[in-house]
Amino acid sequence: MATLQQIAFQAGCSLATVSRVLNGEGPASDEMVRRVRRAAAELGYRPATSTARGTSRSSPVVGVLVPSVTNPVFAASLAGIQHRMHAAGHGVLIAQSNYDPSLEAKAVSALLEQRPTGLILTLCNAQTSEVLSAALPPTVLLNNLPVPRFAAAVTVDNHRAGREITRHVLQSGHARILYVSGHFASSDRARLRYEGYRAAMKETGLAPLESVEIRFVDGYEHLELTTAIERHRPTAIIASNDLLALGVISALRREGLSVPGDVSVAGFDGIAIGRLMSPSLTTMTMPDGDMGVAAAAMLLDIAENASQSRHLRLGHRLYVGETVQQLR
Amino acid sequence: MATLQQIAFQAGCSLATVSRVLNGEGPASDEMVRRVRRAAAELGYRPATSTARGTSRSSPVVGVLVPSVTNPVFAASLAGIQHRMHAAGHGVLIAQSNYDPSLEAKAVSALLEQRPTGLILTLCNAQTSEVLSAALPPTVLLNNLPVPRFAAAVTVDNHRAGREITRHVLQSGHARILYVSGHFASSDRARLRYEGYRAAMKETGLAPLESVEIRFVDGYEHLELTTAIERHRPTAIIASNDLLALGVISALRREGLSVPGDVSVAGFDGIAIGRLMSPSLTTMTMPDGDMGVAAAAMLLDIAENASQSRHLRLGHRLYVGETVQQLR
DNA sequence: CTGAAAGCGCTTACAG
DNA sequence: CTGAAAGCGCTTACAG
Repeated sequence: MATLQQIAFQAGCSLATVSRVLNGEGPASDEMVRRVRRAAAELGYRPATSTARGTSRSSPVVGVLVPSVTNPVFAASLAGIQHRMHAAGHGVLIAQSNYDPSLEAKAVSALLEQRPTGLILTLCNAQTSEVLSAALPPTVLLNNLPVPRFAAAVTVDNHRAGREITRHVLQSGHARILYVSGHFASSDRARLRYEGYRAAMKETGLAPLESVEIRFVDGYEHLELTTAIERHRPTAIIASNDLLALGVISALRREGLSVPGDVSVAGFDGIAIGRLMSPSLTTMTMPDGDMGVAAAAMLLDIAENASQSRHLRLGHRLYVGETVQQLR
Repeated sequence: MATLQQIAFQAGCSLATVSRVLNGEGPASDEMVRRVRRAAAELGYRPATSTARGTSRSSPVVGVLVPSVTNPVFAASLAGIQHRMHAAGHGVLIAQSNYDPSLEAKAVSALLEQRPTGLILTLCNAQTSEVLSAALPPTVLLNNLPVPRFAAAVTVDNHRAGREITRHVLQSGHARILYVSGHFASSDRARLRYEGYRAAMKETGLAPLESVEIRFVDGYEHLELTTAIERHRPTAIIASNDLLALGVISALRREGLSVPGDVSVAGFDGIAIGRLMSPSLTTMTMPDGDMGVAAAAMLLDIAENASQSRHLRLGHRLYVGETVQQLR
């Protein structure tokens, strides 16, 4: 890596002059400017961050870990974080875990190398996360329940959301309700929603079915439901998120089943496309963008004002679309 | 901001000891470790990046600007960039322009404050972009055609894609084809695709219609098409992207029109949901993820090997779905 | 307009 | 185990 000293040598001047030219400060002859710029370019100079007098340290960044930016849910949160952090003059650094706990730990290490002011993390599983316990900067969990190591969190009540949407489906007259889910190991949200489903089934005196876990492979395009459908003959399916619900609907159609004529489908998240499509998707809408904003605000508050860590829970809301049919 | 010196004072030891404790290097008594950690926590210490001996400078980052992370197209590119850059040991810093040229300039400035090794930019308009011309690090345009200031670019041939999908719709027997678009000012992709539409119409001896520009306001959920439909009575609509196409389909249904029974619809991008929905969306599929990977690889090549800037054009592909009806 | 030099916050041999 | 001191790459008064 080239240093100011080397450029100075190449340009035949002093280190101080190089510094001034490159920062566009202080006076410099046109001739000098040309020679210095040229030498810097030739040597491929990239400045190292200086700690010298007066220099305000390079502006602060926060690190954000999400499972996948291509999931609209996390994209929406990310947009919220971005928005709030920019307003506060912070940059936003992102990393993805791809729903893989070991990638997750690596991604956080990479984030840490940038010495962020703080972190906002959506972990596969906050309890068991391998994210190294060494000195972490202030951290807020997003979408994970708080744990002793990470006491600050912004969440929704996924258990209750699961209970409520199951109740909605039950009240529409369904009884054979199947829960189709992403892998629990990589999403405690999916697991909590499933627990909510179980609770609602039990309180109605019905035996909850085992969940069908679907591996996320680059999307849910070729989801296979034949076995599960033949075995359980569900009249309704609750998917652990909207993207998966779309995959389920598509798979049902490939089986020759209509939605909601033959099978009803409901999801979670409230992605925009669910409302645009026809029939529109019944879902539990989550305030993804607001959660991002809230997590960012909380992180700033903790980092700048040394506030206490706390757990903020935002509200969800049922969106009644057209994919759940009223039976009887 | 607390310094090592201040912590040393508070902990009653030397600066050297504090450094060793905080970095977990060298020996230190348990007692010392406790006192130093405590002092560091109390003062809210955050390390400044050091340039001292041996210390490798904090690992490199690149800056990425996209119009919006919530658009699946850019999310896919971003995932590709992320993937490639992580493999190269680079962090990825993101910013959004929200399709606003003046926000764009600010977002790039913010990115620059982090002293990135390079930039990958998707600009509203590369020709007129207000991104300050001051010393930029190596830069690759993504989705914008190269211009003198930015000679490196990864694109698809949007003009040709526009021509080809229009030809496809024409060959299905349509003649009154309307082009519905996002704002041209914020997307030269939309404009180029429209030019392609015009070319295809003209080569068939038809008069192209004026495009209907739709403002992007937090999604395309309440898109208004009544006037345009009454005026032009199109049998087919080409939307400048898939997200917009979904909005168009939804708007047509609100008008009581069926797709593709009454009006055919086609889009651009090939988002996953287009293939999941029913009827599935006819579209020009763009290699968004690959474009991100390619842009990242090109940037690394330019930054590390001082390679020449160049223009890489990846291929698109027609996806024949069910939203374009064969007439006659 | 230019350079010698002090100083920034940090790390790390080298003594003790 | 701990500290005094040299040095990292950089910036910026201060002289000339």
